[in-house]
Amino acid sequence: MFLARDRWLCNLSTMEKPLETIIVDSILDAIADQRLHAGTKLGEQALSDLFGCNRAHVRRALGTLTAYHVVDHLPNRGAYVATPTPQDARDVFQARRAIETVICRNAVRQATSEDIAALRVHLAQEALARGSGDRSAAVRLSRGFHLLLGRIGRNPVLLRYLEELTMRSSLIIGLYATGHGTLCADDEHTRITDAIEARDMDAAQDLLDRHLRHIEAGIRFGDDAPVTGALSMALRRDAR
Amino acid sequence: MFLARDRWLCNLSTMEKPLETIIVDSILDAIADQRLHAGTKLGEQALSDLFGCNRAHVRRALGTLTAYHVVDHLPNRGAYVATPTPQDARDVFQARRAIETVICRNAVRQATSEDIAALRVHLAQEALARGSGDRSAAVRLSRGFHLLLGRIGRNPVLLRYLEELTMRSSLIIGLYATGHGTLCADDEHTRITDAIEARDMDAAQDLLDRHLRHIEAGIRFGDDAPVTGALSMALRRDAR
DNA sequence: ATAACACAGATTGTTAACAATCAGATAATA
DNA sequence: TATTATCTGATTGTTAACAATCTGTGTTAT
Repeated sequence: MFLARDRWLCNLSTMEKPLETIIVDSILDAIADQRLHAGTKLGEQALSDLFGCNRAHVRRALGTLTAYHVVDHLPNRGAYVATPTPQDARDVFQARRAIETVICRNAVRQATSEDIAALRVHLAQEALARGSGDRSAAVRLSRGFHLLLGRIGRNPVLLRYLEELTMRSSLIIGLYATGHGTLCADDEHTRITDAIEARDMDAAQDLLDRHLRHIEAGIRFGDDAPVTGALSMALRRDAR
Repeated sequence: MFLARDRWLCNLSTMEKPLETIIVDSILDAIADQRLHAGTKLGEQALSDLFGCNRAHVRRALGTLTAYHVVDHLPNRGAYVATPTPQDARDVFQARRAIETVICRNAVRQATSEDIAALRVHLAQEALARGSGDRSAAVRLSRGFHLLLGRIGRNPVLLRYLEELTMRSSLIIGLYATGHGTLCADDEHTRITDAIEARDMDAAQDLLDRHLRHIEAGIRFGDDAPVTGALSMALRRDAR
């Protein structure tokens, strides 16, 4: 029993992640960095070879990614990076507003000085990335800000939903972003942080709500037709 | 291609559910009906025998239930019906308020007359169950009301979260409910329906928020210590 | 020439056997 | 008697082989 505990601690110290987690996180990161774009096939054999592991592990990883609605699983035809429709995008952003406003209020209530400091550090990183014009880093760090806020809110249930929603948002932004409008969010993050530090709950909530609406407005979906998804599917095929 | 489409429609008509879904729904129903109580072990072999299927299917079903946070999966030790802590309960109900208030506003905006009629039918069923004193039916129908509202809201993202949260709520109520306070919610459902029919968005949202707070208040968690979980675990062992 | 058909390669889904791990019982020792 | 060590049965985790399905290509008939 003590032996088992020692081994567990040892595992923690050496950071031996379960294999499935590594696969999931790798794919998630690739999607967030927009190196994996919507519609690309995620073959089981290809992934097994890539990660040097059994196909069963890949299969489970794809299962959890499907549960996250980040990949679509077509029976007997394989797993593909999901291509959210404009309606999906609207639903996701409405859910984000519902969840993140509450997270924000929690954050105002519970943020410690260390939390504020962490936010400031993150803001500095964001400014750096924006200065160097690294788009994928900017997207990833932007997501990171919201996740950091979620952790400060200290509601694991809401945090888990936020993780999923921000992931899907990265996909959506990669599909539909107009180019500007998603990168100029830096000072909004700063103002939200200021409001949290000032313990102004209503201001923080309002700023976050506007921030999310702003991101959503920077996305071009005029109608409900998921033409883009079908097109990207076709392109993927033609490009072989 | 047309052949495949025909077969797909055929599958829809004959309602051939995938095996995994059957297992998941069965366990979920059993938990909602409180026939499976928190802490009971869900052995793979036992479930395979019960459903007359392969262990791999059971394994996947348990995987999705774990993703729902309805069962806890201990590596090399099996799957158990989750025992939510009081803090879990608070987090779940805060998430419900965040999500269901938005769902409610959507429902007020988009409810058709058929939707209202469906709500009325459901209310009648609830009244019937309350009259006959069938507790498990009451809990299930209460959940059904909220899910119906979620469907009327027409945001699949929020609906999916609601499904998970109401499921966890059933578990929580089964663990911590005081006996009364959870069953007297019938007229609150009626008043919410009235507000929706009257297209009074603010009133509906307010009534739903109070309703959820009322349910939460009917739960006895004084402190953060998850004694109940540990105790039920011990009881499970002693009872063999 | 076009459309339906059939075949081949590849990919996914399923199954059962094997390996590793854990809980409980028994025995040994202080 | 209480504690520790070991052993056994049972349960979970992993792997590879087998079966079913799909996509793309080539053929044939109209």
